[in-house]
Amino acid sequence: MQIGEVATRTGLSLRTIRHYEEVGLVTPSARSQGGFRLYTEHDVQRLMVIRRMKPLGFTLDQMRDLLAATDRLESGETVSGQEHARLLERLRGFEQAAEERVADLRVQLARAQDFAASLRERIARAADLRA
Amino acid sequence: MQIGEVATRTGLSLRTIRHYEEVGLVTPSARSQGGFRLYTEHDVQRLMVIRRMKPLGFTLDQMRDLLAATDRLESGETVSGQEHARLLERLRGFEQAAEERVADLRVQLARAQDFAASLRERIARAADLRA
DNA sequence: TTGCTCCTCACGTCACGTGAGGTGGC
DNA sequence: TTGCTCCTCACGTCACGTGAGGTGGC
Repeated sequence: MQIGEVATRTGLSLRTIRHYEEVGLVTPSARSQGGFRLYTEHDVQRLMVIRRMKPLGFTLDQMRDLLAATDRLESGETVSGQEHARLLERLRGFEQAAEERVADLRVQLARAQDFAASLRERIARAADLRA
Repeated sequence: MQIGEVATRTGLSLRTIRHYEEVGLVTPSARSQGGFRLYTEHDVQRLMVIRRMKPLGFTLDQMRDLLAATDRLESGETVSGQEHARLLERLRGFEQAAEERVADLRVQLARAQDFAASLRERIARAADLRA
């Protein structure tokens, strides 16, 4: 799959996808002879995960860490008990942060609705004043 | 009121408040002899409005335009019928955009919750595997 | 050969963050 | 005089946007 199709499927811009590669978030599984980036279904899934994470306000670096941890845990390779515990701890940290950010998003949403409502009111009043 | 108190009351950073002044969003009503910025209650209210607008993703320039329009409409000064209509049209545009962005925020929130849930699941499964 | 898709620089932008070095005011 | 608050540059940062100039592949 070329980058254009990936872009339409994920809703991300070409530049964004390339940027994610620049910072080591998602590297295309292959390149064509001419140097075109080639993505697999798995790559697209990874981009979708990132897209879901975006509203949580994590930095790209944090996302890289998180993806590295889940990749490691689900790689099927044997992981020492100590490393497993370390990875789990890390994920729990992210999970906590995610919950907090979700709560935060709710506040933002409420604020935005608040603002939209007050804007509607102002418009109605201003229109009234003329009627 | 000095900038520090304004910062704690609005939850904005000193730099952010100064930045809003740089771009012409909120200018302190006065300065002390020594050059300290002095804000009135009205200034603080304006900053709160901006804070409520932030999650809507408007640029600072757009916010300036919006505030200018509402200020003009609610200034008490006589405004020609034509200008009044123009201002109202402008506000309606912002209102539309705001509604769209609220809908958008809901999608983002859903996505974020989605992600948090899948993260919880991954953790549970990873912990299970070891148990 | 023509188009459309893709490539790599590399500078620009938006909304601030972060010092550096200096001064105001109770 | 001592602290704490504030001041103005001015460069840095994060996540991309936006050309410029060039090439791949059906």
